[in-house]
Amino acid sequence: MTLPHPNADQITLSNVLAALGDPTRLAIVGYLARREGQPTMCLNFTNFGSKTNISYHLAKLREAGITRTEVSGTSRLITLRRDELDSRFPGLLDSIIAAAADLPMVKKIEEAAEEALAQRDP
Amino acid sequence: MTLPHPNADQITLSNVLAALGDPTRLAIVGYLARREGQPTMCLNFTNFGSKTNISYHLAKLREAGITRTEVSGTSRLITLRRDELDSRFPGLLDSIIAAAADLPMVKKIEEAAEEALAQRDP
DNA sequence: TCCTTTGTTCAAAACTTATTGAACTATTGA
DNA sequence: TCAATAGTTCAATAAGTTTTGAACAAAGGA
Repeated sequence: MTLPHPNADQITLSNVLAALGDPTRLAIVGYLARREGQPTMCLNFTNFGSKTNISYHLAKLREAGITRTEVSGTSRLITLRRDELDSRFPGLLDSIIAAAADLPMVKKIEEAAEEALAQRDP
Repeated sequence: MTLPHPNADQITLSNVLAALGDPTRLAIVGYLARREGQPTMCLNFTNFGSKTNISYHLAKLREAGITRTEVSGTSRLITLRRDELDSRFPGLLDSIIAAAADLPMVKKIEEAAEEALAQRDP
């Protein structure tokens, strides 16, 4: 089972910007960037928002071509499509990530993620 | 009479991206960028969309801090706030403009603008 | 096998954005 | 002063987005 992703040439600037125009998704991308490409589970976000809503936003990011979601057992592993985005729109993601890095919401996700991961194995 | 603009430190990444996430506004910015900082009137856009709608989109760009609108007689002169945006979000606008430069909608605006300006003085 | 974990899908509600036309304002030029 | 020009504001509508809970699915472990 594999989820649908646009390929690099199907990614449009408009879709990317619209996806990142939402504060929640921008913070998710900021959080993913801080994790330096380590695959991240949806679980990391569950103390941050409702399961359904996180699923919705992650789907938007995937459909815009910003993230890649791989199925791994019952989990999904999410990574930023940095290289692909960088060759399609040079400099764009770098500048966004640099500016998004210290958004308060990113900090919130980090804290929520620690909590969620701690809760899992008590 | 002068219109309200956010000052540089009030401009947020989220607002900028949300404003540029709309294809019409992205094309307007692409068009403004091609004009290399020459002030541009709303009139340039009138054959492209309805007056009301253009006014709406230009207000969104102004409120997001992307453009500056100066009143000059009965006209408004619109310019990109390139320097300010560049110091606030280094590299962001450059990468967006580079990618937006050859959007089909930018061409449409250019054609519509030529028409509109020709119609004005027959 | 059955239960738990990890997420998705669906339908509904709440909210926001985009688009339109009619009425308006302010400035300029005759 | 009067009319024309350039654009805004308002109210209404159409269209799209976000959020929620309930029900579902698929994999893994006891």
